[in-house]
Amino acid sequence: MHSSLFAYIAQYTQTTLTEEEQELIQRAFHPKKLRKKQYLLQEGDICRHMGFIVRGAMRQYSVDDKGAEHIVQLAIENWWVGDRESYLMLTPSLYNIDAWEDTEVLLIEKADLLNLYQQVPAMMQMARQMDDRHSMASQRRINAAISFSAEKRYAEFVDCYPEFLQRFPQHLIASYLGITKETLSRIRKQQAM
Amino acid sequence: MHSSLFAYIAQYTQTTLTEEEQELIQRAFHPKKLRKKQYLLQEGDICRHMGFIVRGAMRQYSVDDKGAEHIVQLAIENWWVGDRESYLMLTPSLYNIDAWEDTEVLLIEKADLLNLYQQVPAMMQMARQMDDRHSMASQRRINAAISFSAEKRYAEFVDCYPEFLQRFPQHLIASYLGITKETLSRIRKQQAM
DNA sequence: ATAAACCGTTGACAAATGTCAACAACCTTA
DNA sequence: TAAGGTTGTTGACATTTGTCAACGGTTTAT
Repeated sequence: MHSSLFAYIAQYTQTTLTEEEQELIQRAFHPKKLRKKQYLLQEGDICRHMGFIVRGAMRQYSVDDKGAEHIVQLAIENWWVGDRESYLMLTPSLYNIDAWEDTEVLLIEKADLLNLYQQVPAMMQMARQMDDRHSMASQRRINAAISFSAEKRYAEFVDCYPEFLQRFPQHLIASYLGITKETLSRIRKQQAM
Repeated sequence: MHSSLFAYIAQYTQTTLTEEEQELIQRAFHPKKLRKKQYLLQEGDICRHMGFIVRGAMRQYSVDDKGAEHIVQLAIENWWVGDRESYLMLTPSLYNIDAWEDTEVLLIEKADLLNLYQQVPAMMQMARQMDDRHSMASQRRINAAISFSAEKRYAEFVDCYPEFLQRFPQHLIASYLGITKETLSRIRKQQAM
């Protein structure tokens, strides 16, 4: 079950892991199976693990005063999930994370991850690159949010995450883009014509 | 001129820098004075430095097809500026960065920064914490963009960055929030009544 | 097998926000 | 000092987007 994680690390560090390193990693991560709709994190909880998705699909979202959900992140195989702010500051999370499909994740606790960084240099490299990619993606999303029309935001989304179109229904994608499902439906209709 | 940077590093690492470390840092950073409106980075350039603001105020923004500017980041003393994506990937930047007031920055090149990380452990710690803070702030801004009304986004901004209200005019703050200056003016009017 | 939930679409309408033009007050700067 | 830019405000109007209700087609659960 850990092999996709090993492949992921190798891909981002251009190195191969030794047997021993693989052992250490396997001991640090705990596999967990989630049924569709099962929570990994609920608003108010402290996020004590980061999760690597081996199989399945998940979403991270906030819920507003009116009970409406707003998708902060969508994630499938080879994506990481978790609320960084809660994880780093040990504060109650503002978000929910749950499984959109039946999902297998590898969970790691903060202390174990910090240990791994010391024991497996490739792990540290990988984390660094993950952070870089995350910060670049965040910057682009912020720029899109303040300067693109809904139509352009959707076009960019289709371009960047074509797999997501197959895995998540339109109303989740609409929410991710900050618009309603009706508006997305109309944008798609216009573009088809 | 570097003393505010030393203080900044000390604050984030809870350590004091040795004389030798201060020397190394001083050699790695290059002070630069910018006049109001002077560019530090222009769209299409590759961002080869990160900058630490010692005195002054700057902004980072994109320009859309119609020539309108959209503020991606505002920054004052003790803030870092630079386009991470261009800096990390060596790709042409999508953004402009310029001085809003006469400004003094300390610039550091990528290679020098990587060296410093090796030579001054506190520097690495600081960078790590900077990245963490950046990623938490980005997450919050994304969540605000997709789930808050303009009014609530402004309220949050006032709460988080009260100094910015004194340093930047309303039309820049409006742009940062993803709305027009007219809309912000009306929001403020309503709140005052 | 049946009921219930989910998904996407559409129409009518409401609300939020943008656009454009004008204005006054204030700075800059030549 | 005069001219020109900047800043913030307001009004009238246009556009975008949201809200609500309804519908048919699917999938899911019992």
